[in-house]
Amino acid sequence: MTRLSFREKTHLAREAAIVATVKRLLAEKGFDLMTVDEVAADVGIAKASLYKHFASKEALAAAAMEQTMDMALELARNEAARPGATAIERLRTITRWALQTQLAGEMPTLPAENSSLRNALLAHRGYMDRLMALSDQLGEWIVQAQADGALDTRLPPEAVLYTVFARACDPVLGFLKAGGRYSDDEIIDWVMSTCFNGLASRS
Amino acid sequence: MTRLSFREKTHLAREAAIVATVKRLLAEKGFDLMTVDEVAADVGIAKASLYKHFASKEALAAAAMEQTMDMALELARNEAARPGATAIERLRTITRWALQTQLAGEMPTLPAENSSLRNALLAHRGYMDRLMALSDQLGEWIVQAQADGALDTRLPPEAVLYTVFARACDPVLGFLKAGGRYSDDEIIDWVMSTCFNGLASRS
DNA sequence: GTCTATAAGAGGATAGAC
DNA sequence: GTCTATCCTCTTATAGAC
Repeated sequence: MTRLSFREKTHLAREAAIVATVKRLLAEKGFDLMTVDEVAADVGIAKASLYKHFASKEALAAAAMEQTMDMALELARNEAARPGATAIERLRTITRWALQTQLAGEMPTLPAENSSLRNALLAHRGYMDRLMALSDQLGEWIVQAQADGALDTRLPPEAVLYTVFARACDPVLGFLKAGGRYSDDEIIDWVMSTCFNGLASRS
Repeated sequence: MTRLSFREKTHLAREAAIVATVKRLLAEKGFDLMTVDEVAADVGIAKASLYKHFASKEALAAAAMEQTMDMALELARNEAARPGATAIERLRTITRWALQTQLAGEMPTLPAENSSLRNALLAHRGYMDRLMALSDQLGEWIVQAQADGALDTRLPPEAVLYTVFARACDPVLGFLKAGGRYSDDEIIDWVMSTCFNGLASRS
């Protein structure tokens, strides 16, 4: 552990504050509707100062996405090390975490195809590397869960992987929360159920 | 049927061409990334002329969404009139149509919470009325399908409704299509399966 | 109703002093 | 590294001639 000077510590603290704000704003309004002015105002610094830390709006978003990926990767490593858990249980744990994070307003954004952020992120090595690493880990569990007979073997692993990723930005959570009649736990249980068990009854 | 003058017919034809372009562009890039210049250029008229037909970019998008809603409503009416079909079969038919439409690049847009289009549409009576009508019809089928024991009765009908709507803008379709290894029919079958049967195997 | 030209404003990014 | 002030581009929308 390198010792940091006071200057370095405040620098890192400021960057952490910026990233935290960006994550929240991305979750709230998405990349296109989030403005750099807004980020600067929220953090409480001038816009020009913001640009000393991050080269562009895209870099700002990429930092937020990288941090979220790091959280997912850490959770995945913990799951992988947890003894006695089955592959589908590990998949369910990660999925539930993603739903909780989104419902808490801390899941940066939608990886939708037509998102301008998506194109920006494709150029960011740090984000892409993390995405690949997470995909590899989830892919392993998916194949294992299919071998265990726990996941539908007629689905290509790719389809399962994309479905899990897509649930992290599923608008259903927001719709149900907007109604205001249900608790977060209920909402998450229902979406987990539709994801893994489907809408149709299991008789 | 009122007879239309030549002038009126060309007027309507032009508006139809505009709406068709808007639907395609909304599907391609979303509301924020679609520009009015682009729409005008694609239709082949000047932007000022476009504004003689539609008062704003929001009105443009609303017209596209209304037309899509009309298509869904017509399909729903046909389904309701189809004898011998069960409620869950009707739900599956509508869902499959939505997936096909999205995969064909003709599903205007994402009703995501943080979409700026969403806020714009809330003010458009024509769109909201159609949305309500469609929701009512689907809601009836959902309640019936639960009574039939075909849909999971532990899910509130609302959750099922939102899930069906959300599938119409599910990024999974685009992800799988981008891979290029699967046919549209395969992709739709898999997403239909994950939607109604879930990821877990049914033993 | 169609066009050209332009207003009006938002928002990303930077210059230059401190 | 932080600030104020400004630049510049893109985009929505409109003015005004025909």
